[in-house]
Amino acid sequence: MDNSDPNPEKPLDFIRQIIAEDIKSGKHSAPVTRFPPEPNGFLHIGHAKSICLNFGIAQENNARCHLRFDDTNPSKEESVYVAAIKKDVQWLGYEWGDNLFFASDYFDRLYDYAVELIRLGKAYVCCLNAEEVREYRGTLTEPGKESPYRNRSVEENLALFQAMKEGQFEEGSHVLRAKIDMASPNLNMRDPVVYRIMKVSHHRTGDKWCIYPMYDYTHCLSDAMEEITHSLCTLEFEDHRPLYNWFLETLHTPAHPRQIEFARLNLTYTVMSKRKILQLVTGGHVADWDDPRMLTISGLRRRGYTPASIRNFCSEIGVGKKASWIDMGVLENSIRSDLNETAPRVMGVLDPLKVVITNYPEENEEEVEGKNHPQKPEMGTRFIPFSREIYIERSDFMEDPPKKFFRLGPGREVRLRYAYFVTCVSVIKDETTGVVTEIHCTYDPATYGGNAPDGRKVKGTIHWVSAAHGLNCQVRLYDRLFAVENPDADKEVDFKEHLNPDSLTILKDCVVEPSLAQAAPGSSVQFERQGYFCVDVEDSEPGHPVFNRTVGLRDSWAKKQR
RNA sequence: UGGGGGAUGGUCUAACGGCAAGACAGCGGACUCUGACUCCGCUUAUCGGGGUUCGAAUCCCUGUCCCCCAGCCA
Repeated sequence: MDNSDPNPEKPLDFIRQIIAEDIKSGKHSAPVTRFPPEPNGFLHIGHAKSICLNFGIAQENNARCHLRFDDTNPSKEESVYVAAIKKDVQWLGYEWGDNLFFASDYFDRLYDYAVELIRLGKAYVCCLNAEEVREYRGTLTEPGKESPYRNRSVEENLALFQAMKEGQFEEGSHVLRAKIDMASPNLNMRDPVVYRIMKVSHHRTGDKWCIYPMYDYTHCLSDAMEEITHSLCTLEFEDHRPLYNWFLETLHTPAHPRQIEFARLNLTYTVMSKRKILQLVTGGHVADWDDPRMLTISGLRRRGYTPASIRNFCSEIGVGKKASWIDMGVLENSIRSDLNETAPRVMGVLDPLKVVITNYPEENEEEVEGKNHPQKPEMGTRFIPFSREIYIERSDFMEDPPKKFFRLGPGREVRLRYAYFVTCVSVIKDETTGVVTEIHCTYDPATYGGNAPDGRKVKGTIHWVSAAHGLNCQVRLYDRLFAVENPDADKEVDFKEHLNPDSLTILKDCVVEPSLAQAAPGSSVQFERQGYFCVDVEDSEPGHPVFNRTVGLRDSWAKKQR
């Protein structure tokens, strides 16, 4: 991929400033970052922000960024997620090279460090159960109480910890805790749990272990072992930083990475927590993790978003410390501007209305030449079949149009894009329902190609597809998954209550230019005057593409109508 | 109510003691064989109160509001 900063003029965010200072001062010769997902679900747009930050910093500095799976809780983690996450990071355009790690790779060393902690008198095996631990922890305003097991001897702790490891105890009966300060105003420092017993198979270590280290303990040590310089995480870990530092200082690790926190991404009209996304999948509210309505990386990919558009979006929104809400429109804008540059233009009719050109010879057919991109002649042209019967968009005809309607209506003349001027001469309706079923037009043969030799102008140009040559296909229109800006806002109402019932519209009778029969799965086109669509990778068959609408074109006419 | 953070137009980000800037959205216009794109113009902001200073979004004091934390999740 293109390694250059997409926005060289953009001022440095506060994290990049810190890194630049650390390089300038000689503290580090180069930054080393890491992206540390837990393999318990698919990556989403919020992760993309972190990926672009961590891998972006590495790229800009010709340095490395590690991909590290934070797999310390086997009850939630699966290999299938590891594979999906790797695919998504790569698809976004980033490479970790040799720097692929798993926290589970460190289980032995982590165990040794825990033994060290015990020897230092800084950790103890606690026999309080989970509920008791909670009670002893105190509250936000009251200090906690020390565990009765807090002052066991080093020898006893060593023996007990080994017995934990050997599986001699039941889940929940014992934990290893750091001995810090039960009166600390920071709850994370009130003797946090370091190891817990879990008799669960791990997706990589199998049944080797029945005790697993906690995040706070694992993360800082993993960072240190990998010699990460800047450990970037989201704001909710600010309170954990003292603990992060405590472990590193207490254990005298060879490196002491600096944790820096930034604001996580919030987007309107969606939910961002993995827990909730999982509910949408398991509850059948969406087809799967890669449902095009989902803001997972895989969903965005299937929807037709490009890696560049996501990277640009992440660059656009910046990195700061204030909890912010980005409007969904910003994301949509980023894919529109990318596809505007690259997507070939074609004509496709989503809601067909038949037009018979009565003065066009029945046996005739011909081809007209269309540009694949109006501003990029290098993208070439194509020939589009034209004949006596065509389809136009139903919304491009009105029997009784308002003043500013530039499209087809009785007696009105419009241009069929790249073809001819046509004038509506009559309207055929279903006698019982009154619905327009067909319209009859005449064409002006002199306007072949779309220009009138007499210089007369038409206000409207509409798209069309020859009825005899068009390719029938399915098109799926996607709208926002939620009907409200913040589905999480109301604590009393489940977020799923706010699902948008019209988030998916399947159109089965669409007809598109025959050239699209060969469109490659995953490729994007612009249906002129409609929007950007991609060929679905799952449901398309050779010769029978299925299109997903990535995003509509801006539509100032529709806006005016409201 | 303890601790940790944060407050700049509708939204996001910049300005690091010296003309409050950019993007998105919105509004108006130009152009147009896409009511697209592009271009031009416009509206809208430093949380409040004090202080330091020739000069404050920036430094100090004070108040207010918002977010996070009481998993053997990450």
